[in-house]
Parts: sequence; C-alpha cells; structure tokens
Amino acid sequence: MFRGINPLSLDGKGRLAVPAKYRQPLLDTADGQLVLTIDRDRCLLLYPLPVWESVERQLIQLSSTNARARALKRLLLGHAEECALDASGRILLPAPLREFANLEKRVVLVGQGNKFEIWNEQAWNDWREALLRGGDDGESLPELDALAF
Amino acid sequence: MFRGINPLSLDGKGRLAVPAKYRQPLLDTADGQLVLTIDRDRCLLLYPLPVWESVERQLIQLSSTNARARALKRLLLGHAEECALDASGRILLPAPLREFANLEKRVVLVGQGNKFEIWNEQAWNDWREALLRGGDDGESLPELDALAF
DNA sequence: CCACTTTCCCCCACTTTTCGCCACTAACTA
DNA sequence: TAGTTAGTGGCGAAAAGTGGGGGAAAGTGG
Repeated sequence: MFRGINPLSLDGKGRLAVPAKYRQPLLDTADGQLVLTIDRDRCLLLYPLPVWESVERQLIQLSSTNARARALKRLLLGHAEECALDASGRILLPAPLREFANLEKRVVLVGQGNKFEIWNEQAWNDWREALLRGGDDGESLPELDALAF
Repeated sequence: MFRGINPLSLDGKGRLAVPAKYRQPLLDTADGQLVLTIDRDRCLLLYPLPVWESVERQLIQLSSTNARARALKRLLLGHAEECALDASGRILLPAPLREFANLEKRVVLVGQGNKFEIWNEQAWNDWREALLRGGDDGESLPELDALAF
C-alpha cells in the first residue's frame, strides 16, 4: 500500500525520481512497469501496470453508446501512457500529461493506496486549503455517511 | 491494448506517421492492415483489420428497420476505408475523411483499447476542456457510479 | 486505346525527443 | 566527522518524428 505525501522536483526534461522507499515494491509487483493517466481534478494518476490493467478491463466493458461512459473512457484510456522506472529510479512524464496537470518544477507525489497522484505543488496546497475552508460541498453518498474512522 | 495520447503532424500529403511503439503490434496482429472510419464526434476511428471485421459483423446484424440502427450502420460501414502501414510506418488518410474530421496539420492520435481515435488537435482540447469544466452532462448509468479506480 | 493529370508510396535527409549514464550536492547514519 | 544513500542536473548517443523529391500507378478525358 502506497501512503504519504512526497514533495519532489522534476528535472529539466520532465522526469520524476520516484522516492526510494517505493522503488523495490514497484519492481517486485510490476517489474517497474507503470501507467500514467489523468484525473478530473487536473492531477495525474500513477498505477503499477497490473493494477491499471484491472481498471482498464472495467473501462473497456462500459457502453460505447452512452455519452458519459464514452467520455470517461476517452479521458482515462486515452491519456494512459505506459512508462517504466529507468536505471536511476526515474520516470519520464510525457509532455502532454505534464501540460495537462501544470507540472513544471515543484510537484507532490501522493500515495493513494494502490496508486499515486501527482500534483502541481501549488495546486495541491490550494486544493487542500479550499477543501478545509469550504467544508462539505460534494454530493451525498450513503456509504460515506456510514463511515467511522 | 492501445493507450495514450500522441500529438502528431500530418505531412503535406495528408499522411500520418504511426508512433513507433504501436507499429510492431500492428504488424503482428494485423499485418499492418488497418481500417479507417468516422465517429459521431467528428473524429476518425482507426481499427486493426481483424478487430474491424468483428465490429462489422455486429453492425451487419443490426436491424434494417430501426432508423437509429440504419443510421449507425450507414455512418460506420459507409465511411470505412482500408489502408496499410507503408514502409516508413505511415498511413495515408483519404481526403474525404480528413475533411470530415477537420484534419489539416496538427492532430492527436488517441489510444482507446482495441482501436485509435484521430482528432483535430484543437477539437480534442476543446472537447476535453468542455468535459472537465461542464462536469456531468451525459445520461446516467448505474455501472458508472459503481466504479472505483 | 493512348496521352495526360493526379494521386500514392518509396526513399533519403534533417530535427527533435528520449533515455542511459555519470557526476554533484544534500541529508542521514554510524 | 566520515561514509553512504537519495535527490537533482546535464551530457551525448540513439531513436523517433517531420518534410520533401521523384518515380510508379491509377484515374480521367479525348
């Protein structure tokens, strides 16, 4: 399980050095193979390949005639890029994805269980502050209201 | 599985250079034989020939009395063009299809699992921005709300 | 059926991107 | 304080994307 928040810098070519603590697990479970895609909140999602493949299977089975399903498929599948840890434990973030998530230099890598999120550092801070300030603005969901943690 | 977004340029003759990473898979599974057709969203669809053939079989079996089915058939079947990777890994996009999808110079090739979509770059960006901004405007679909990814 | 025009495709050259490699610095450990 | 490991940066070779010239093939009109 991936946890925690890691402030990092991209180098001049848009490469991200995966923190050392995650490298061995990634090599063990996915042979260093990863998939990057985008998220609606303008950050990137980083999956170990096997995890992504299971997500992908779900996506492919969605209807091709329903507009919402087609859109979601297009977003996630369409932006998914395979990449691999290089010899120094880095991955190259493809330019179109970097652009989408506004990643230039300072970024944060956020562990999210079976995947990571990659945010522009400023955007991450802003998002968090806004959430804390703004309180509850999301839709309701029964499972949510039943949560104890 | 084809994934990812690839910004490309058509050359002066309307040819599209398929990114190198997809070439070998296409040669292996389809001997470089491809089928181009159009999509409702004013982009083109690019299938490996065997995949297209299975789509085609499904289409042919659709009702000939239902108007929506007839329309879908006409669109997809009627615009389908066979083409092949040339020696440099490029395909020629027939002029009528190029025109339909407004493809001139800058385009994006979007992997969608078993096929690709080819968009005018600007149209693609506009579509994506509208989707992200507008939020959920499609029909609802129970499977969608149950998705965790 | 022949000549002319247009389209298509092979080939080569140029430019940009990608990626392995190595080196430097900062932080942590012993 | 010295040794080790992690993060960062940059060089350079190799690969991929882009563009154009010219010959072959196909389509068109007389």
